[in-house]
Amino acid sequence: MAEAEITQGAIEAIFCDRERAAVQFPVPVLQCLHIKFLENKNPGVPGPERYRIVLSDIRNYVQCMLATQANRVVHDGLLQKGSIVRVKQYQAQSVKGKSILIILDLDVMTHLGTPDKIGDPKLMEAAPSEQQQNTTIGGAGFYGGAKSEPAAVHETKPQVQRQVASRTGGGGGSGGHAASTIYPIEAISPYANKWTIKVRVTSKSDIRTWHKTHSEGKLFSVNLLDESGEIRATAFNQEVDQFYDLLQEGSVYYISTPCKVQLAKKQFSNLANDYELMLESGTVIERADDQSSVPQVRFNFCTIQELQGVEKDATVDVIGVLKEVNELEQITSKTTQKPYDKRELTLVDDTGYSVRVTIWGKTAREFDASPESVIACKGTRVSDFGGRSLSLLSSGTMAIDPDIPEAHKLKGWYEAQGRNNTFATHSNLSSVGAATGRKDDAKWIAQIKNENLGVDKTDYFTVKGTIVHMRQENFAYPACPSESCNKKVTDMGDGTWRCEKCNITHDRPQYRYIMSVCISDHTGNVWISCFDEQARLIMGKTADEMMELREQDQAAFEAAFDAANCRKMSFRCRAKMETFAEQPRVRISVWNAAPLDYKSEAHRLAELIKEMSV
DNA sequence: CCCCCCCC
Repeated sequence: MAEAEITQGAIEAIFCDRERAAVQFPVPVLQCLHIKFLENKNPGVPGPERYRIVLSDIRNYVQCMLATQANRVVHDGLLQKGSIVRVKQYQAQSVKGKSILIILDLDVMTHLGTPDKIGDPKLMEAAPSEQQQNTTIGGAGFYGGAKSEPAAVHETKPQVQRQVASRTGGGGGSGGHAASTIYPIEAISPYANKWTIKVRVTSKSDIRTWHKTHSEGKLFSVNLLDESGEIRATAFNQEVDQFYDLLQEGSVYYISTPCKVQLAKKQFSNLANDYELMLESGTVIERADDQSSVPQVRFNFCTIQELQGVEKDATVDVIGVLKEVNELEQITSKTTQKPYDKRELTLVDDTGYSVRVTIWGKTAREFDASPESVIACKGTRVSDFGGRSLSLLSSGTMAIDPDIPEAHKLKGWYEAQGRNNTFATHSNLSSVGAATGRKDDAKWIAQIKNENLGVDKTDYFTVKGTIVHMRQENFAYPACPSESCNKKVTDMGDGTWRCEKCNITHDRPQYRYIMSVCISDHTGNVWISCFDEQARLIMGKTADEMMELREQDQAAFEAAFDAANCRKMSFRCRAKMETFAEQPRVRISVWNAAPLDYKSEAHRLAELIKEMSV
């Protein structure tokens, strides 16, 4: 009989007296009254699958979130409305006057069936102290109040006492964090003010420095994983010195407050967590003796076909069979001039689609998986190049033939039929774009403004237009002639030009273009900025030559501008928010410019027509 | 307090 199994009163105890709850109800048995799948709040950005459930102990019911690792009870069809469950691990939270239980582990007592709602349970109100806090005006009392801290995770599994080396005493010791106080990453929020997590460092960045007008410093960040979720942690300046060597990629640590928890900025976050950690000098980090109990990696795959609906610049995990491996190549970054090693992979999956994945640096150099291996990539950035393509971020990871169900399934599919399939690419679809909402990045000029390119993030696009005007004032600046310096030099007034960066004076500068060009198409006009390489291509002369003309032959100087005017070209552009005179505005820089190739343009149009008429 | 993740 189900009713007899249910631990009546457990819910109130969990929220009002957790010590009593632990003793009296070590494993609460509750009835599931409701299961709701939560829609992804960010369409186009894959997030973890989420379920909200309502659990009752006959006297009370409470809203619960299923931690993602507990989703299996839904997937397996075990958890249904009416089911009786044993809650093996949970986290009680009281947030904004509401009681919420995060369910980290549960069993469905299937032998008890799915009876109708038992009794007439009442909503579990927030604990009295919570209600009181929430009547205070403003957030300070809420954030600062010790009572608003959620109860520690309740683990019903037997725990082995762990040996902890004392960081200060240097010797060994026992104790430290009782295992029962370990929080799941998923329960961390600004509302929790005292916690310890047990996490694996799944990736660690290099130390980076920044120099801006108002600040400079250094930082590094790590991605942390436990069975409940992931979170990024960043250390700045002195905390870099304190923690960089201690935190090793792949190792497991206890990390304890004090530690700042703040909202992760969505546009930069590549992990499925609303929050991120900022390590403080007081943050306690200890390597765990037990390195094996925390998972190694956590994937949230989307299929290759689904990439079509994923927005550009989202971060996703993919898994596929390795169809092609290219040779190692080198490229030079256009922004930093730094060289990068890269390698292109082509992955296919059982949706019938293929996608190109670029891997970088060491991962690219040391890549030696054989074709037809299964490759799982965690943390790839979605680009719209070629319809859809992927680039493995430096914070991402790659696993070859991982021992996970998705990999075995793909292997089986590939052996049975996939090997002989042909695969669709996203570029086939996207080129039809003009009529159907194009996915490629060719834009009319009006679209640049209408689509707010560059406003929220940096956008790249190609625009074809006719040059209608070139600004003659300040078309060039005197640059340092040193190899790849290009910084503006100062006229010292004695015939020499000084470069502050190189700390050298030169006899003459090398002029470089920074030319504003107005281009036009049938939808409008826009000003774009051309730098030296592109402007040289447009003008057919170097900036030095133009400076000389200006000095010696004003008519010839103007004629050179006239000659370049009215050319029709294709411009590869970057639109980015920049600040001029404290006014933010979108600046469009030309990355590449090329005269229109009428033959290939005509060919492209013919292909488009052909695809539309299929 | 960063927020770059590169190239076609």
